[in-house]
Amino acid sequence: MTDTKELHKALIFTSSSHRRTCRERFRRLDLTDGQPKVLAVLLEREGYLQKDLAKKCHVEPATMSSVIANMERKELIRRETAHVSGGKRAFAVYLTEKGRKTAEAANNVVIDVEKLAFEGFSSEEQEQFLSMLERLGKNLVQKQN
Amino acid sequence: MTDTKELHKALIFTSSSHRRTCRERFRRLDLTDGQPKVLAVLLEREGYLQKDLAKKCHVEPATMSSVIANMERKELIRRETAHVSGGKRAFAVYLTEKGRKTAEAANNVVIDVEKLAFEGFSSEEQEQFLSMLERLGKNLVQKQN
DNA sequence: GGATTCTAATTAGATTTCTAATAAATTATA
DNA sequence: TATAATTTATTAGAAATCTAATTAGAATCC
Repeated sequence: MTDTKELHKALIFTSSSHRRTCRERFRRLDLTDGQPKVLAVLLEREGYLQKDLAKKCHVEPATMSSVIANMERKELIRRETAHVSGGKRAFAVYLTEKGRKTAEAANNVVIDVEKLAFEGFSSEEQEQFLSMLERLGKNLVQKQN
Repeated sequence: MTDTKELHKALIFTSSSHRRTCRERFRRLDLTDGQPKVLAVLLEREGYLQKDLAKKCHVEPATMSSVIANMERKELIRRETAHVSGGKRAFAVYLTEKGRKTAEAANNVVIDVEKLAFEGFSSEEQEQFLSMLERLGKNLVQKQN
């Protein structure tokens, strides 16, 4: 039987290694920790409200406020007043030209790091791992969707 | 073939879910994010220098300084001047009585969360997953030991 | 129309985290 | 012995993150 507490350790170890490796590379693009996630989400589809961006990025709306403010200052994104039915005082977020270019570069970083991470994994193992990682995540989620 | 970028997403998703679930429970023990790791390491063996604690917890020494300061203020740990051969101005860190009790409670939280996370996994799958998670972590580590 | 309510966003205050620079203490060297 | 070098810890400053409380619009209700 597997030792208990191993998961906790390994998850902290692996996710912190991952974060560190990414941070190093994102830094060359002048991106700090919270920003690449936002760019990636917006590259797939623009115009999200801040609250939905927050959900997509797995952070609180308050956190998103501050990340967004920094990104707006750096002209990676711009905001437009959104008139949502039922919702009020909402902002929709869009990429600037600079933001789009940076997002594409960041995307390449993600691809590179993924290659590095999966070195020595057969594609069967990769699929197995991903499926289990997602199952595990779902087991831990309560309310966010 | 597996979609690229899936790993990045899934790892962020799962590790943030894990962190959130743990945070919620650690909170009842009046522990904030950085503290449980330190308690867990010290429960296994006391007297680590701050720099070694940092390594064990996968954070920078400067980070450990501030976490340790908060924990000392809350009387979870105490520090003693250490005279290391070759090393200088080092502090060894120990649990207080309160710290030990809290560490044991935190340990139980970790065990509970692990059970929750692994729900629906056979013990074979658990082992497979852990082994792959560690391999992946090692692929991403550069210099830390 | 004005008060209430609802939702989105922000602010306040704390902790964790980083990097870079600095301080502190011990050992080595001249 | 005084200076230099080495190692550990801390401070400074920024960003990300949380929770709790507040502000800002928009819609509803009387």
